[in-house]
Amino acid sequence: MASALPLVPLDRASCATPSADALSATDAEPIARIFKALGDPTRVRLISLIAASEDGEACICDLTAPVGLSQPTVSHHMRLLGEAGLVSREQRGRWAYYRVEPDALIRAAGFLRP
Amino acid sequence: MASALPLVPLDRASCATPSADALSATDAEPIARIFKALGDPTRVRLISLIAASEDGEACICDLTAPVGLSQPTVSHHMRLLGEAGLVSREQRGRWAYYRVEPDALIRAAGFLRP
DNA sequence: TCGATACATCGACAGATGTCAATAGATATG
DNA sequence: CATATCTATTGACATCTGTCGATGTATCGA
Repeated sequence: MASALPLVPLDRASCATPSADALSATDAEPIARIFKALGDPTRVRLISLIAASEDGEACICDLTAPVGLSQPTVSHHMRLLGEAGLVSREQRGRWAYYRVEPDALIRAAGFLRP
Repeated sequence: MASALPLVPLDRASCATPSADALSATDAEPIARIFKALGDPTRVRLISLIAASEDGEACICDLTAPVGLSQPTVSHHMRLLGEAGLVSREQRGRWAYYRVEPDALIRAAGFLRP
């Protein structure tokens, strides 16, 4: 299938070519992109902050102080998270509200166990 | 607890300080380090190749051809995966056999759902 | 012992990444 | 309209990262 990291080798009878069930370069790239977005401490904290916030959403101005970084930097990180599909963005008035996309996290977790 | 990305806000009665359950910078770093190791297509493929191999282990020479990279580069990636705790290394004769550490992957998945 | 094999390390290099200050765009408020 | 506020974009910079060739180290076989 090669849709997930095959933690447990799939049951195959007398496979000729080894690594037949391993991920192709094409399949590995979107998976790596998601983990790459999660591969920065600041972004991990941002996701955590949003998920732990009162209504499950947060605007940039709520996030800058907790992570101790400039507003452009936080905005930059949120864009990366958005491009990875890990958060969604909704503009309401002057504020941009970000929410965690639970499905994306669950999907990412699915790559780690068969 | 702040031991996982709090996908679902923890049940807390009238929390004064917002983001009390969010991850601290110290807690976020080791988590990000694991995802960072998974954030490269080549490393995703290497893990996949090892897990899909016959005996659940592979040496460097088994991996260079499938990923199409030089031996030093593959060795470099394997070191990063090892430092992240995602694979283990065992020297047997001239060969270095790498195995996926399932617990590490499961633990990583645990960070993604509460 | 000598050569071959498997792997790691080193040095180098282009490109990506995280960060900020400055600026621009959009929206609410007076 | 004018001003303040919130966010995104731009440009710049130091650092990190992925990659390779060359070299070093250890082990096996003849």
